[in-house]
Amino acid sequence: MTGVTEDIQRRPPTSVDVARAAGVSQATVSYVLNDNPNARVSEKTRERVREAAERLGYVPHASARALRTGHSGLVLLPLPMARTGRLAQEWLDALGDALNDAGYTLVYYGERKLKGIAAARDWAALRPVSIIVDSERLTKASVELLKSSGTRAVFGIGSEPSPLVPSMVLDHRQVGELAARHLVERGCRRLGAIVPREAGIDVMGANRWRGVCRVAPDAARLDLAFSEDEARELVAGGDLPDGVFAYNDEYAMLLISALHDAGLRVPDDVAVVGADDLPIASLMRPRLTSVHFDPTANPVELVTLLDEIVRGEREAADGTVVDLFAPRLVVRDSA
Amino acid sequence: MTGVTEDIQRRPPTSVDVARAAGVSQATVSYVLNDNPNARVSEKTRERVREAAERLGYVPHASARALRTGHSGLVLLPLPMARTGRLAQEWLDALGDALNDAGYTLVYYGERKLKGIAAARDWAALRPVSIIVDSERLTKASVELLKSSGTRAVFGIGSEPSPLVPSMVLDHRQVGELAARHLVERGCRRLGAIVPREAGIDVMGANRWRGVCRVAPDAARLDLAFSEDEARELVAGGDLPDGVFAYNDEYAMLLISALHDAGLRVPDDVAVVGADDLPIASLMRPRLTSVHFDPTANPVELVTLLDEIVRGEREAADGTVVDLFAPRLVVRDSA
DNA sequence: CTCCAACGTTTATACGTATAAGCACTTGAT
DNA sequence: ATCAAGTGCTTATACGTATAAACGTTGGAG
Repeated sequence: MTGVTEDIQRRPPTSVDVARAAGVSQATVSYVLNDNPNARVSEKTRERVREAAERLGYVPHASARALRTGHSGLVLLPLPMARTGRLAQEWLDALGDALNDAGYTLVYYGERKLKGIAAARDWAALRPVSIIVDSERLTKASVELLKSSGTRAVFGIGSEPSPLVPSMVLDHRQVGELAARHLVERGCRRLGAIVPREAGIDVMGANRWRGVCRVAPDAARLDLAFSEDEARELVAGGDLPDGVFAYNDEYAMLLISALHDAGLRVPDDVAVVGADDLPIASLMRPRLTSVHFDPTANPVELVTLLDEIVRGEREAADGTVVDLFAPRLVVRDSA
Repeated sequence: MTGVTEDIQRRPPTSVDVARAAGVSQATVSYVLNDNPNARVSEKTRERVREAAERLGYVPHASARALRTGHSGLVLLPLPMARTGRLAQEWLDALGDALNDAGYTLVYYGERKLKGIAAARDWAALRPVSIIVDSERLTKASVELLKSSGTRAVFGIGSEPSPLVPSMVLDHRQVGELAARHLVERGCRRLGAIVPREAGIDVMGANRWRGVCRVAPDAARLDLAFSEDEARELVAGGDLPDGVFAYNDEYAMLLISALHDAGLRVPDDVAVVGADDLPIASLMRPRLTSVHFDPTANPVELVTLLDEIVRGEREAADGTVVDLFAPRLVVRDSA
């Protein structure tokens, strides 16, 4: 109705559009906007290009760039959001910031259904430059697939170091060991450790229990779901150890509440140690003794390592292990 | 040293490689692997292509595909991991699954430094097909930029409906209102609400307080950092309301612990209501009355909506509001 | 025997970018 | 004046994919 130019498809402006607007070639636009040090462009032209890009609202097309350069600059983190604890999340956010500063982009890629090699294929499709993933999800075949599809740095993350790739580790046995040693020093005769029945955390629970066993080989394994009924039953069953590592602070609270209801005193009858050192730990009565986690791996240093591997300046040995958190006991009143 | 074929660059196989291996053209490979219904390929050839792709470990190049088709199939979620609560995270994971089923890919894009239009540019570079982002981060200019760069469905998420785009909302005033109404019905004369001083959640705190004010216009605003010292001071200051909405369960525990230390009884002297209904709520003594959140927005339905908007089958009115969670009071002993 | 339609496949092209290579022109040294 | 060495740009190309269009065969109808 109005004009002829109206019906022009309004698609996002490309570097060609910017070039046309600035009266230069597309190559010049690319040189200027990427500050390519090998290119020689006069300051006057640079200004014209930048102005045109700004005016048109030019945004480079990440896919096109990735296709051309061969890598996407993406660091993939295929973890479900809900599973990781708050501490780990804050650490991961810090990692994301550090990666940003180094020119990478951390992508939490929240996909869970695909298993084994199919999952690896899915990750590889994005041509990430690096990937940080649960050690258990990595097989020899999937690592090979990733590497051959251009992923330079594959990291595992989990309780155990991976034999396949460098890995970031939190050894849960140490956690149990730390708690158990304190309980023994405190004078406890029989130890026990709660192992949660909830899927997802049961593995960590079992590892922490094994750590307790390293100190007290005859420690009791107390399998428990997070429910008041089960806790009551456990306490009513009698024959309870006089020192219990309760897996974490929430389970500790569950246990202590059941003990109180049964008329038992903490720590006199049963000493209890939690883990995570949540803000509520020092609010409980008795105040909860808990395993605190100090982040040890500096995200910035980790990014440096990653960057070196990506650039090929360093070949990471498969056995490289980065400790994520150092467990430390905070002694209060419950044990 | 050994052979001549050794030094061939081992780059990820492309559809051309698959074509060569199967003795067909690259186009045929594309037709087969994408099950393109407009193409006619004999079953025998299909089989050959699939076999070759499998054997070579072919993985399609997402960037190349995105460049060709014009969209990446990505749904961007630029949220820091640490900020959202566990409930929200589980919901978001469910959303991710639903999106997967519909052929999209949810990407938690954890970048925080960029502000305003610069952030929008950063998002747009990935050419996402849709984006779900804090309502406060969206300006008129950034929405325009996103849309003009090909993002079909822009959603806001937050406490308030966005005037610019359809939004997913959890109205925190309702939360405060719900708690306050219960306290009043219970017989409390003077109400108060804790507003956390921690950055990031202070806004939600203020909104919940406003909700309390809708029921009790003269309600006291109790600004509080999460520290036992501050809580003690607050209680020692005297002149405390006889009914307090404590923002959430953790703050409730902080407050109750301070009240106990000061010799005050809950709920007789001061009634306390929490929120989030954490597992520990029913373990506290007295058992904590808390606002529970029921997820109301079905992720599958939301994905359907998103898909329709993306396909252009439906134009979402800017005012469209999707309620995320319905608050509901769980009455126990603390109020 | 011819012509047409259906079938199965190939050829050609474009998406937006980065960069190697080339080209015209200027400058200073010889 | 001549050449070498810059300087400031442009031209050309490739990355890997999806798909429109073209193409050669085959079978059957006329």
